[in-house]
Amino acid sequence: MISLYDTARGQVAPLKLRDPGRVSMYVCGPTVYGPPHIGHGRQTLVYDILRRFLTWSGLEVTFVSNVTDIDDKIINRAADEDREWTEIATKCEAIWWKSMDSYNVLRPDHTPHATEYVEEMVDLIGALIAGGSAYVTTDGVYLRVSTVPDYGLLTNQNLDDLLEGGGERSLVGTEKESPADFVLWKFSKPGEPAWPSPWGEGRPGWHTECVVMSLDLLGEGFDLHTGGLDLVFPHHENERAQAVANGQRFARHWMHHGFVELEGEKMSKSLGNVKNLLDLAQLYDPRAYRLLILQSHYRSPIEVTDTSLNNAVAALGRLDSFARRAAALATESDPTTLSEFRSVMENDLDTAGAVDLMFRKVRETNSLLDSKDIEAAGIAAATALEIATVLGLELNAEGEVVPEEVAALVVRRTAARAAKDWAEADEIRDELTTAGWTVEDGAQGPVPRRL
RNA sequence: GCGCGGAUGCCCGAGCGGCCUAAGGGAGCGGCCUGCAAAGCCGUGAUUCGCGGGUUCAAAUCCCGCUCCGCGCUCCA
Repeated sequence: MISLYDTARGQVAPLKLRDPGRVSMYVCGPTVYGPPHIGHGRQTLVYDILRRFLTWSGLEVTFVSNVTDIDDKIINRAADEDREWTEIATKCEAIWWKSMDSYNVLRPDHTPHATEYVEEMVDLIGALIAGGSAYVTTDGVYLRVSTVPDYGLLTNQNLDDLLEGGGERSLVGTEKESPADFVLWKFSKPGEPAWPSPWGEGRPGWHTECVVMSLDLLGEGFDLHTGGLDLVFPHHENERAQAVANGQRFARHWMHHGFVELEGEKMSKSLGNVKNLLDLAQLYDPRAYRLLILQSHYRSPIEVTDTSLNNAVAALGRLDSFARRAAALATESDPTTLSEFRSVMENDLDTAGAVDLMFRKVRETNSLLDSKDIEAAGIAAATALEIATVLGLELNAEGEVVPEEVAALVVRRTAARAAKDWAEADEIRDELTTAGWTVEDGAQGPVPRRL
């Protein structure tokens, strides 16, 4: 079984499943008020890789990722642009999924929306009030954090430490009993979206939706709750607080991934301020970002720069040309390497180690091919290909679509070469270069490739 | 202030007590192949892992101190 760093315990621990053979995981999804940024990209890629791996290793995975479609940020943007908040949410969500598709991120099994769960949230809030863990003020309903005995578990701090913090706490909710208490239900101001509740019309606070939805779709004591490091506090802590206050068993295991850094000058200059995933996919092969993420550990910070992306693009070129050579060799994978791959991945999702293994098999294939050991090459190739697939890297074994002019030039060059007219052949190659193409003279004849 | 995590070759980035005279990718250099290239292959590159102590037969890996850096304690993947 895989071991992962558990934020609650502060150490790497085996993932103990509630139901053997089945994994239930919840990934905090996007608030749909703008285009997805590269941080969202890392998030979805990391958990996509985990999910693919778990599935490959024989587990039945239920993957839930929510969409926060009602939130202050959505309301604010709608107001700024004089549009309907629902329009913002709907459009941004469509863009989100489109972007996910371009990065080859598998769709979740369930994508609950906050607006679909308002009634259930109201029920939970009611129960919390009844149990003495929540109270009503003039602007909303708050959770009384002091009723949660181990509040601060995920940050490894107690309530007093948290209260002494240097952060600026929001002034909203000055009627709160304690600065640490957080809002479960916000009463709406005129013109704002509103749902009915026993305490007054309003909308749910952000931390409530994930508790209700995860518990509803995955049940109490589900296996894995994930998200970015920035969600540890307050979001995840507050989700947990509600479940605990309500006497419910929450996630058994907490997994958080590190940040993407792009503050460096490198980024802003050479990437032209690329911050969102849409732009990144325009400028680079989207697989490059996946490879980049794969090559570092999910908990380490990664700096996304023009250089690192270009490195990945070059590595991808190597993988694609491998895939082309390997296309005709399909055989069976080598079980030894595969089990090595498995144990590497089970070690706190060591994707870098997995990529390592994959590249070694790539080199092995090429090497065996050079020495004409086709059978062994086939096994090595199949192994590398299988690893790539599990990691969600789709290699391109197809040749490119060659425009007629380019094809014609290649034909002319082949003729010149046959006549040993090297000057002519090289001149044609220069013409190809100008047209953005190159030609590789392989054993099976010339292969045109885009530069 | 409290808490969490970093510092590894030209760049990115693994490793977490002996298999490390430190993976893998990118870039460079030398060679093979090629008419010349490209692709591919082979070789080459840190005697050293932020600094200073310590533990150990053995440390990049553990402990103590220090210096820088990132992050959280407020909305955020």
